Amino acid sequence: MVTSKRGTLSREVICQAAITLIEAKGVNAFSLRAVAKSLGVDPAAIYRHYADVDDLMREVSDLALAPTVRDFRCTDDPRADVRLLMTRLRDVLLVNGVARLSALGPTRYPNELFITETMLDAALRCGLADEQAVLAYHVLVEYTVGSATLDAPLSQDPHTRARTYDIWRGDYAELAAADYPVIAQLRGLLYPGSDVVFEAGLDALIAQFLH
Amino acid sequence: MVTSKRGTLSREVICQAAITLIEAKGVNAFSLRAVAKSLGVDPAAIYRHYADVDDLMREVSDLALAPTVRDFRCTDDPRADVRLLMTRLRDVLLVNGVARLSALGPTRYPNELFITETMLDAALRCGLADEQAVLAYHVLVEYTVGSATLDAPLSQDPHTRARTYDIWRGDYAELAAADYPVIAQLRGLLYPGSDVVFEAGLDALIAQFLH
DNA sequence: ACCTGAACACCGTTCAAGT
DNA sequence: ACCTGAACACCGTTCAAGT
Repeated sequence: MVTSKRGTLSREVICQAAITLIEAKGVNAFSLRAVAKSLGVDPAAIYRHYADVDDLMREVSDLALAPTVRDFRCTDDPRADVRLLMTRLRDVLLVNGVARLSALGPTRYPNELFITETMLDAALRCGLADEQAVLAYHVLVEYTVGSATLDAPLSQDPHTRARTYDIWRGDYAELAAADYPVIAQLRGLLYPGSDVVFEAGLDALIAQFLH
Repeated sequence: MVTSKRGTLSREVICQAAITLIEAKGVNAFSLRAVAKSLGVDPAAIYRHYADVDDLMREVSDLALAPTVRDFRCTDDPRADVRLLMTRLRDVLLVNGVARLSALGPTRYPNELFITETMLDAALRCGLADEQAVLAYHVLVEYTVGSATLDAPLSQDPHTRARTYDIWRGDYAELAAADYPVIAQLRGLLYPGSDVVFEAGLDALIAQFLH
């Protein structure tokens, strides 16, 4: 006989099940029904704790940022702090494709708030005026999250990823050089790798915004 | 009696129906079944012309770029060319939220190829070496498309959009200033508007990469 | 060759019913 | 108060059947 399941559910239990599911099967395995199933619970039960699936996703996406935030300590070099924090943020968004969940706007949960506070503080420590600090913060986060969102669908496995770039580079070989002369000239150099591209842009933005 | 529908379908007809659907009801109304329905055709019929829904989306997303490409002419100022092209690309991705379709990797359709060719050419005209031209191209496109992807879910209506920022700014008012002192200090300045943020980052990247 | 129709395995969400 | 079960309106995709 099955005992009652009243009280077995909570936001914390649901979120943890979602994180476990994503870590095991990737972000595409995430759905409200899949989370309920992994808990052995009816899908409708989730609605006692979250308004809808977006509401759940927002909290899960913040929890997924924990590895970025845990153990992060500022140094006396604010530019290095920004660089490390944005690099780590990108990394964690790429793991299991979590970036897909972060396209819902700000969550206002603790890990996001820590990043915001740290970024704004670092910008001020660089000597920026308030308006400039805010602008630098927005641009850097937009660049980092946006870049991760585009890269997340790619395989995390380095070998598979390199093959993807090979294929994309190869696509250009089929074009008529007369139609696209510059692509034809440069196609061997395209897709140097998304890490290289991301860091080039990040360093450029830091150089430009943080003096 | 219904006449046979053999031959009524083609990639062009299907894509045009998809574009019309998206322009009428927004990108969230797009689905393979919705496109089929708007054509008065069985969903399975689409599979004679496209491998799957992603295959269809890739071609639709390139067609949606047409307004950016049509009538675009390079000038003798390559930096201005890059700035205008990226600004227009962002605009067209934000219209009807088309950016959501562009997160599937490169399409290799004509409008995308035009943008790639134009960007690489402009980078070379700035006097960049081949490797640097490729890097500048990747960073600028990643920033522009990434930024649009994050902004696309926001309402296009300026008033609704401003209200959204008001709400997001207001969220910070509920935080304890002791926990987040810098946010508390700067919260009135946050969310200056995504156009302002985007252009600040774009100009920074142009300044840094295109000398 | 091209389209239809039915079927399958999924979604998010609502609402009346149980305990 | 909390969870279940059934239902609704969607998805993408496959496959046998019609013409």
